Amino acid sequence: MTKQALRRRDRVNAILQSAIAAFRRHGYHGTSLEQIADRLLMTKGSLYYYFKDKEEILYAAHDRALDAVLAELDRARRRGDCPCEQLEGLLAAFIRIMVEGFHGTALALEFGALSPRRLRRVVEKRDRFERGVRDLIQRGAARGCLRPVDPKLAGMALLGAINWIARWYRPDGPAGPEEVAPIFLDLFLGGLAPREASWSLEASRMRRVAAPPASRARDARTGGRQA
Amino acid sequence: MTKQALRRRDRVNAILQSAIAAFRRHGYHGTSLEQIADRLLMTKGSLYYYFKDKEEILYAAHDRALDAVLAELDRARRRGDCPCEQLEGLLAAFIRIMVEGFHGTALALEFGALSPRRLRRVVEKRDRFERGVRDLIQRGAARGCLRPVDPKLAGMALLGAINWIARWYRPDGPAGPEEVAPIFLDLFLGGLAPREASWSLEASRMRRVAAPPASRARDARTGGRQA
DNA sequence: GGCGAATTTGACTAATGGGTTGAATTTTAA
DNA sequence: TTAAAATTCAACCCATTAGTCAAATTCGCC
Repeated sequence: MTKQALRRRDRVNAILQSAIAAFRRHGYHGTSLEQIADRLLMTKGSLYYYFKDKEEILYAAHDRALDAVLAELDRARRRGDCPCEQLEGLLAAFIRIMVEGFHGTALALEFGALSPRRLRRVVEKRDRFERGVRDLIQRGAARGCLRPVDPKLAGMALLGAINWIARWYRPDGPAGPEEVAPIFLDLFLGGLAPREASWSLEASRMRRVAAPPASRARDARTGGRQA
Repeated sequence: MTKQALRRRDRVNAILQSAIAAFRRHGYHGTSLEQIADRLLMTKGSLYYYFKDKEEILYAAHDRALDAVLAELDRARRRGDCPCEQLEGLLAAFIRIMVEGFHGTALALEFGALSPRRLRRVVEKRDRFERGVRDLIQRGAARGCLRPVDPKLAGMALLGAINWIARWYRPDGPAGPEEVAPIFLDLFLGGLAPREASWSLEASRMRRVAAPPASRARDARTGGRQA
């Protein structure tokens, strides 16, 4: 890769990073190109050397983020043959992407401002990912390593919980990626009800018998909070 | 209540409903006051008879939605003395609010555009609600009717899954409020792992033994999808 | 019907911000 | 060293939109 191409790639990355941060805070329409440029010590005009227009920045952000999670979907599928493990790995990677880099945060961005053509492409990729998650849930249920739950609603619940991370996670908070992922997975897989209680959907209306007093509740160390 | 006050209340409600719908689709800054007014066969100027400025509309939307869920928090607390039941009731009500009315959808709205004074009040109410949820989780764990999980992260996961509903739920979809709430609660409480599998956080890295083939996976009927 | 208050209007403004352009500056390669 | 290519910049245009206000209209009530 030539020196110029390298520089260009870094420049594009920096612009996207700045734009995503601003979009998340002020929304797409609430962010001016000057704001994006200022943070990079550039001027608005320079942005147009790298992107055709503002909308293309939003599209690029979405597209990259979706590529990242779709790559994780592929990788998860190639791993161990147990669907529940594949799902676990995928969700862990998804959480990591969401927490670590700026890539994931774009997934929680609004995309109503995209042109119909670009919107179609974004939605198509997003749907591919969601279908992949649902597929793993379904295959896990068929194999017996996961409970038989509604795949669509369960998938939306999982993705919602993860996508929402972008709204509250702060890098300077006490919880890093290594903490969030296992705790979330523990919750997703184990649920809130204790294993001792014979809990089931059918019995959910019945009063559950309290299990023996739990071991000391582990102390909560969690992330910062959005202002 | 006088006839005029009644009319005024209805008018304010209609404006909020229109505004929330528009904000959700185009974002706060992407929504013009004319758009809000047009849908009500009004003109922009009329809106200023009911609201001081655009930001006050956003604030009112948030404030009402928060009052609605805080009322449910109070109600849940007054109910049965088992924290897990209180939590279950609260989450069910929260889901219902989110799915049914336009109120809940305001909870998923951006609030970065609020003035510091109003932002403070919104955040204060939101935090009160989140603390309430965490408190129930913690008390449930102490009592043994819930697993001992990280209260903060578990709370954020639950609220994230529910808040995200505003992004995908469509009233004209096949799933109504009566379906979403029990399925979500089933997932929250029971988790994905089958009861037979001896699953735990510590063992989560171990390969889980597949349980006997599950009963036929129930068919999925779920809501529509955002464009 | 008609009076006064409540409500709506639409034209106006001031400011913002997306997008354009061509010249200036820097970098690259020969 | 130099010319071409790559990159940045500042000034400009123009459409959009939040907010204002005095006039017009409707409404509740006698």
